[in-house]
Amino acid sequence: MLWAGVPMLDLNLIRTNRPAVEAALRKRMEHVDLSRLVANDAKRREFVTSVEALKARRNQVSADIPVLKKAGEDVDGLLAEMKEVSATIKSMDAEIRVLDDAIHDELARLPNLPSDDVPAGGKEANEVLRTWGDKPSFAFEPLDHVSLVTSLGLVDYERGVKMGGNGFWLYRGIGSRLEWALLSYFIDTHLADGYEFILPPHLLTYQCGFTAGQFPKFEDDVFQLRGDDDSFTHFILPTAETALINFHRDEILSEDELPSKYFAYTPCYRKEAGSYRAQERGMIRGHQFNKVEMFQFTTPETSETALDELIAKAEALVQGLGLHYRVSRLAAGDASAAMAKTYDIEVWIPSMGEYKEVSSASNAADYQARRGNIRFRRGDRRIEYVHSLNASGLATSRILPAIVEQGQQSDGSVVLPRVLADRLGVARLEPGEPAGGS
RNA sequence: GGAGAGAUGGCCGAGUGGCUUAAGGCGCACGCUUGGAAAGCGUGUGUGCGUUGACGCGUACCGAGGGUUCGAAUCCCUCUCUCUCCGCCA
Repeated sequence: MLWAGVPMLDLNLIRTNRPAVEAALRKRMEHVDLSRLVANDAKRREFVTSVEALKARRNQVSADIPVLKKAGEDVDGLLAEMKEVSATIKSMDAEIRVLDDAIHDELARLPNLPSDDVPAGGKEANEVLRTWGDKPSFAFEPLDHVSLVTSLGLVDYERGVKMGGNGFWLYRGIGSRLEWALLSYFIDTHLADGYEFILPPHLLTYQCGFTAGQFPKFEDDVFQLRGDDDSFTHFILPTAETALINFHRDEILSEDELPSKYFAYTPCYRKEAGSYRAQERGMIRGHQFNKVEMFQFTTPETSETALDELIAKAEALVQGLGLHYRVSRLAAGDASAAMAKTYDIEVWIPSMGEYKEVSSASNAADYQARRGNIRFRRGDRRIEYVHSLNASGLATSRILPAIVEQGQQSDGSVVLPRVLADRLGVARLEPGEPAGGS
């Protein structure tokens, strides 16, 4: 549609509070200059006002012409004038179109405004808010998860690489069942909390990536499918969030439908180009991993509470596995560009001596809603953008290493958390077991 | 992959160049009526953009994009999507 601005940040906010917007953006990016955007917007509004006056004139004359003709009056002069007016309208519309595109492109590349309580800066400015549990101490030399899952027959790295190349692994036997048990533990928990279970397409259109805030800036981070003429057809989802945000795209919800809560299970596919594979052995960072993702659409005034709910749910899942972890509030520059605020849950990986992310809970505020045109109607009929939130609940690929590393015993066996032991009917995994698993 | 039929407002559905500021119906909202309800009657009922202190006014939108015209839902071109049937395949 020609005039649909599709603002990513509220253009009106930029117009009226430009210094505040620029200050907020500076928390996550070095160079902020909205002057061209503001100038283009002013020019566009000026053009629109005058071209619409011309259109009003044209409409009026067009209505008059048949009447005048009927009355036998001469309309040749009017016809000539209108021919010129129409030509002017056409060229002005074209100019406005150019301005629209420029405004749209610039707006589409701006990241979200970080919340007030989000610290400025990059990774180094993240704030640890709390830790849960204790680092396990071992009276023996602990093994890393690569050795453990291999000797326990859970994961086969060599054959995974044989099939998918570097960055892939496969689960086998009891390992597959363990992975499945983890996922079903997550799924059952979300069902009990009243979230609707979605199994979305894994191949998504470009628009889906745009709405999520993934495109246009991060097109190269995902696997793309291309047609015979090399044109973009689909991308493979890097997270179910990319699908779920599009569930209500281009819809106007009623206020009593909010909050709407969903979760999905999908594998996630990421290029992870230029990542530090060397320091992250095993399944810490691969091209494919399993994840259950939670998602909410809320009213603006309830999204903060919803974020608290999501992070609490994700923490409860980790606690249910008895794993030591910490929660951080990410600095503006370390969070995804689409997010106003992000909490990370990081689980302790003894062999690395590091905490690694297993869940990221974020409030996008109205950023994704604007990109996807997702709105709701208030009781008084006013229409506003919804807020959207997402949180992993959880990704398994770092949970499994944490389970085996934190639960390992001196004899190389691993004591399973209760929720998994109950599901598998096995309390402890022993090395050297045949990998059949039934 | 082959053939055919479509795309109009929340829904159904008219509409082949100006009397359509999209008929009519359904739904919905409000009002009248009623002891209460139903029926009936009346009024209203989309989204974006621009403008305005506000009421409002203007403008665009009939799948998308372009063209013809003083004027397009309507005529022309291109594309997309949906449905039906056939074939093939999980």
